[in-house]
Amino acid sequence: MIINNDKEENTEHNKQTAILHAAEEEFMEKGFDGAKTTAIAAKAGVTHAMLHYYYRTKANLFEQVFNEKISLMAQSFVSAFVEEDMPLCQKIQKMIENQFDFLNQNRDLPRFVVNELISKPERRELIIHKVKSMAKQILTRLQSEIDKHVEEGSFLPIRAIDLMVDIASINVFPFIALPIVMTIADSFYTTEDEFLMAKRTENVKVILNRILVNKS
Amino acid sequence: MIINNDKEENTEHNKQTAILHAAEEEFMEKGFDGAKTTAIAAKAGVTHAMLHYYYRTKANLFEQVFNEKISLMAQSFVSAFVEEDMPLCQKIQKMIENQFDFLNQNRDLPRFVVNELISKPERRELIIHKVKSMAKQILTRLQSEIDKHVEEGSFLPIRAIDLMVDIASINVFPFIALPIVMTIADSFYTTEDEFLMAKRTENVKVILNRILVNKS
DNA sequence: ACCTTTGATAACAAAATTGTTAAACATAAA
DNA sequence: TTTATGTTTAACAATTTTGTTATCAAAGGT
Repeated sequence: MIINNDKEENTEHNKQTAILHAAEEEFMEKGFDGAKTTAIAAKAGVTHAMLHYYYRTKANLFEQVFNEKISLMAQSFVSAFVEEDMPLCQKIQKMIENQFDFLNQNRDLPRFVVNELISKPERRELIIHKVKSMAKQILTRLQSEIDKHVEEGSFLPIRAIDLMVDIASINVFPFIALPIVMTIADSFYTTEDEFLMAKRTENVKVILNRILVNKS
Repeated sequence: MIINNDKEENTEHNKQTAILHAAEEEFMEKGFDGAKTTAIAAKAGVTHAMLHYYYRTKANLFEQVFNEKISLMAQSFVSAFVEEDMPLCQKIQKMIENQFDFLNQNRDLPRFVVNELISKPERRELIIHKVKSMAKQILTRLQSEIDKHVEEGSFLPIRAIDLMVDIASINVFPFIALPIVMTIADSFYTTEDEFLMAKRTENVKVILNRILVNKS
C-alpha cells in the first residue's frame, strides 16, 4: 500500500535480524563505545524504539554480536588444526593456509575481538573458557609430533606455543594493518588482493624455513 | 595555605601537563570514544572546566596525544633501520631487536594507533605523510642490499616489503595479543616477561632462517 | 594603589545518547 | 465480533557528556 522507500533492498525478512545485522556492521567498524544505537537503528531502517523493543539494551545487543564473533574466532583457530593423517610438514602448511583463508573472509574480526577484549578486560573470561582447554590439547599433541621430528633430525627444535604464535602473527597482522601497509607497499603491490595472495605463500615459506632442517 | 589532598603525589608541576598525561593514559586505554573528558579531568585531579580551559575540545586534546604517538610509532620504524656499516645479516638482526625493544616499552601503542586509524579513516593522511617517503627510501635501499646478497648466493630471494611486514608481524602481534596469548601459554611461560624475552630471540631466528641460505 | 593577565571554580547550558511508555495497529485465534 | 498477542510509532524522560560563562583570586607590572 505504502511505497517502499527504504534505502536498502529488503534481503532481511524481519526487523529483528535487520537490526542484528546492522549492529554487527556498526560494532565491528566502531567498537562498543563508537557505535550508537541510533545509528544502528537508522542503518537497519527502523525506529530506535524497535531496537530496544527487541534487544532491550545496547549491551545486550552487543553481547549477541560479540558472542558470535568470539565463537567464530575460536573455531577458526581450532579447526585450522588439521586432523588428516599427512606428514607434519604438510599439515602445518595446511594449517597456515586454512587460517589465512579464514582471516581473509573475516578481515576485521581479529582487530575487533582483540580490542574489545583489551578495553573491557572482564570479557576475557569468555574467550578463555571457549579456547583454553582445546588449545592446550592441540598444543601438547603438536609438541610431541614436533619432538619426534626433532629426534629424527628433520625438524629444528621449537616450542609448539612459539610456533603457533609465529603463525598467528604473520597471518593476523597483515589484515590488522592492511590500510597502513598498503600506503607503503603500493609501489610493490597495486591491489590489496595481490599483496595478500603473495603474503599467503610467503607465510608458508617463513614458517617452513623456521622449522625444517633442509630447505626446499 | 590549603592542604594538598590530591590522590596522587604531584610529580606534575602544572595542571596543563597533568591533564595531558591523564588524557594520554585514558585515550590509550579506551580510545577516543571510550575516553570521557570528565574521567580525564578526575584522573588529573582538576575540574573538567580546566580541561576545556587549556584544550578547548576533546578532539583537540586527543589530537595532541595522537600526534605524539604517531610520531613515536613512525620514528621507531625508521630509526630501527640501522645505519652502521655491518653485515646485512647482523643489521637485520639489530633492526628486529631494536623494534622489539621499542615495542616492549610502548606495549599498547600499535593497537591504539591501528585502531584510531581504522575507525576514523580521515586520520590516515597523518601517518601517510609522516612515514611514506622515508619508508620508501629505506625499502629501496634495503632491496638493493638484499639483491646483492642473493646474487652472491648467501640470501634467499625476498621482497624488501615482505621482509619488513614479516618483521613487523612477529614483533607487533605478541604485544597486541599478549593477554590472550598468556592465558593459553601459561603452562609454557609463567610470566609475560619470560614469554616476551623468548619471543625476542625467536623472532630473530624466524627471520634469519627465512633469508639465509645456510642455517646457523 | 590600579590595572591586566592568567589560573581556577561552580554553576549552567546544550547536545547527544540511551532507555521508556502509552497508544495505535495488525493479525490470528476464540 | 471480540479478544489476545505481538509489533510499531511518536513522544517523552533520564542520563551522560561536552562545552560555556560569570565570577573570583592571585600575581606582576605600571
